[in-house]
Amino acid sequence: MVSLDLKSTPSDSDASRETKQKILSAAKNEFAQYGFEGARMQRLANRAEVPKPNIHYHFKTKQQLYLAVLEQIIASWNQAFNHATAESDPAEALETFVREKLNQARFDPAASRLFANEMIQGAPNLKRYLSTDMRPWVMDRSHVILEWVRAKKIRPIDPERLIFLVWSATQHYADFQVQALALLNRAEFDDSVAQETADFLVDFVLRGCGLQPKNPCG
Amino acid sequence: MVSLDLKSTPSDSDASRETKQKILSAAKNEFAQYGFEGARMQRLANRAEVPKPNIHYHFKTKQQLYLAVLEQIIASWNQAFNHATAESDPAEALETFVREKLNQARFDPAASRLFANEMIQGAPNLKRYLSTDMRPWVMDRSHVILEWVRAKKIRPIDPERLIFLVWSATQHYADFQVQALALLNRAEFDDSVAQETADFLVDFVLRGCGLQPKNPCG
DNA sequence: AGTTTTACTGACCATATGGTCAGTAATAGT
DNA sequence: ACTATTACTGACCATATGGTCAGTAAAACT
Repeated sequence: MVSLDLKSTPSDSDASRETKQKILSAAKNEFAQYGFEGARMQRLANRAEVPKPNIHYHFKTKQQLYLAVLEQIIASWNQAFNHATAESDPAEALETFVREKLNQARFDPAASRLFANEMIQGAPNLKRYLSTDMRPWVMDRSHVILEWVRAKKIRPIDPERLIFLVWSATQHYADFQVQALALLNRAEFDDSVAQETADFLVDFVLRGCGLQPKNPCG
Repeated sequence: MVSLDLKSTPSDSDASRETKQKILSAAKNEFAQYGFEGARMQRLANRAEVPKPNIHYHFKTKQQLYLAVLEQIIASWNQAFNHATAESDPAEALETFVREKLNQARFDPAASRLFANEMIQGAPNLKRYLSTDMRPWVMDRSHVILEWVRAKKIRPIDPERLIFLVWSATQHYADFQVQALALLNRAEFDDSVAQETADFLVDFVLRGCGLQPKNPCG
């Protein structure tokens, strides 16, 4: 197995990094389900299948572990939503964004839920991130949308609210998966549910932006 | 002759009921912010400004208190969203629903957040409610929307997904108030933010349903 | 090989937690 | 006024909690 040296702390061995990752993954799920205060180190250790002190060997405190998880989530999101440019076709770009975001919600709901928990508590650990990282990202995306408006590619629309709407509608499927499935009367978030959801949202968003959906179908 | 009996337990005095309500209100906020496991009885007691044992006098356990809070929230929601009928004007009815829901999110965000927390944990206490109370409500609302479709008042649309979209988009403003304000670059959820949000959402939803918004204002 | 550093662990600790209990204050009933 | 019931509370308890520590196992280095 080749080591790619993705880590900032090069002192870790492969084995150590594996354990660390197991802990981070278990932590993501534990924190996502119970929030920071509700999370239990012992339960987390059980999930990770390591003795509790081993966690404290790799991460000094609960708080530090929590921050490490948050950091990892944000890093992965930062890469995922930066495709569209002012030259892109709005319909296509919006569709990509909706489907991408929905996939995130579907395949990593824990990340989304952890984020939600942090927000509900007033973002005590993310306040800085919201203004230093996320806000610029939103401004950048907003700029693209505004260019579309200026070029008359879409109707005049508040870009930040559009982003926020798509964000909320997609994220909701991760955070409220139980509710979604109960109300849609489905057993699980499988391919068909995912695709119907994506199609519906894409269609709805495009219409909201005054664009004709590709498949009028009716 | 029987006098009005609004209470389920008639044995409570006025003073007792007042204390009970103070506790319930504090509990709603505590549970909303920290979730069931993260909530602390002592912190909750401080919020309610009563000694901790007094809580246990009125509510036997943390779990029972939590359920009492949930019950109260659901009861208040059950009354709030049942206005529209098949004969209503869709545009008007949808607008009312969006604005009503947004007001709930704005003036009682704790209720919304508590609900979100419960969902994120997999709705351990609400699974029954989701199928016994909420599902029928959704079906009833869906029926109204389907009648609109049949009468060609709105374009063909999946009613459950429409409900879910409005639900998520509005609820998000309660659950993610910090994020919303950070991204919109506003200091607080005041009248102007609320109205702009409502206007945007109403407009967007109506377009999504293929209806012309009242104020094109372009 | 031996030695040093890193990775891990069972046993333990101080404190915080949900909850109890014996007793007091307040109200209601007579 | 006396009694009974309800409302409340300071002190306390068993247990769970985040975290430590002394020691062991396993690599890494020489």
